[in-house]
Amino acid sequence: MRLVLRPALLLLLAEGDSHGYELMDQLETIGFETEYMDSSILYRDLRDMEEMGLIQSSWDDDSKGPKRRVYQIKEEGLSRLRGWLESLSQVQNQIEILQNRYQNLPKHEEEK
Amino acid sequence: MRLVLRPALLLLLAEGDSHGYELMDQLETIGFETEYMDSSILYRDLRDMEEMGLIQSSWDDDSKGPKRRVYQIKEEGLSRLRGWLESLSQVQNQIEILQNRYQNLPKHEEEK
DNA sequence: CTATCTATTGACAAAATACAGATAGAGGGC
DNA sequence: GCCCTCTATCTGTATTTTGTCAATAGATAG
Repeated sequence: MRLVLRPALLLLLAEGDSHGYELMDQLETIGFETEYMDSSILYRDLRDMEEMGLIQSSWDDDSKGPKRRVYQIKEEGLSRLRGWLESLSQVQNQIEILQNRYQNLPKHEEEK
Repeated sequence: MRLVLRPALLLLLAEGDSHGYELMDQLETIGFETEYMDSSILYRDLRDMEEMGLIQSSWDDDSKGPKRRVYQIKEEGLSRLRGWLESLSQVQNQIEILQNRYQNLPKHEEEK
C-alpha cells in the first residue's frame, strides 16, 4: 500500500541515497515482505515523487551491471515525510481502537 | 481508505446491527472524520461486503422516515475481521518502525 | 551461449476514489 | 400549501491508483 510505502521510501532516502533495486531490499527492514511485491510499483512511486519535487535522481554509471538511477531526498521530501508520518499516526490510532474494541466484544470471550 | 474502513465497519456490526447512516456517525468513535467523507463509499462497501457473504441486510420498515437497510454480521464476517485485524497489526508495526527511525535520523537532531 | 542476477521501464486491465447528483419520507416554520 | 432541513439510500461516471506482465539490457558464472 502506498499509504505506507511512500513514507517508507522517503525515510530510507532520508537515511541515505539509494536506487530502486536496493530500496527494494531495504524495505524489508521496515517490515515489508518484498518477495510478494512487484517492483514496478516501487519504481513508479519513485518517479512520481520525483515529479512532485520530493526527491531527485541521477544516473550512476560507475557501478557495474546495468545503470542505476540513484535517488536523493530533497528538503521538500523531508517536510513531506513529516506530514505523512503525522497522518500515519492517526491511522495507527484507528487501528489501535479497532484492536481494543475487538478484544472487548462480548461473544468473543467464549472463543478464547 | 478501505484498508481501515472495512474492518471498522465490520467491527461496528460485530458490536451490534446497524444501518449505513448510523454507521457513518459511529465511525467517528473509531477516529474517522466523517464530515469530509463521502457516504456513497460507505454504502458501496456495505453492499460489496454483503456480496462477499460477510454481512447480511434486511429492510427496517418500522422506523420513521425513509426505510433503512439494516446490516447484521455473519460468521464469515467475524472470521474475516480477525484476518483483517491481523494484517492491520503488520501495518501498525511498519508505521512504528518508521516513526522510530525518523526520530533517529542524524540531521534531525539540529531541528529539535 | 544460455541461464541467472542486477536494474529499470512501459503498457494495459482492474480496482478504488472522488464527485455530483437523484430519489424520498418526515417534521418544522411561515 | 410551500420550502427547508434532516434522515436515508442509491447510481453514474470521470479520474486516480494498483496490479500484472512482459520487454530491455549489462554482467557474470557455468
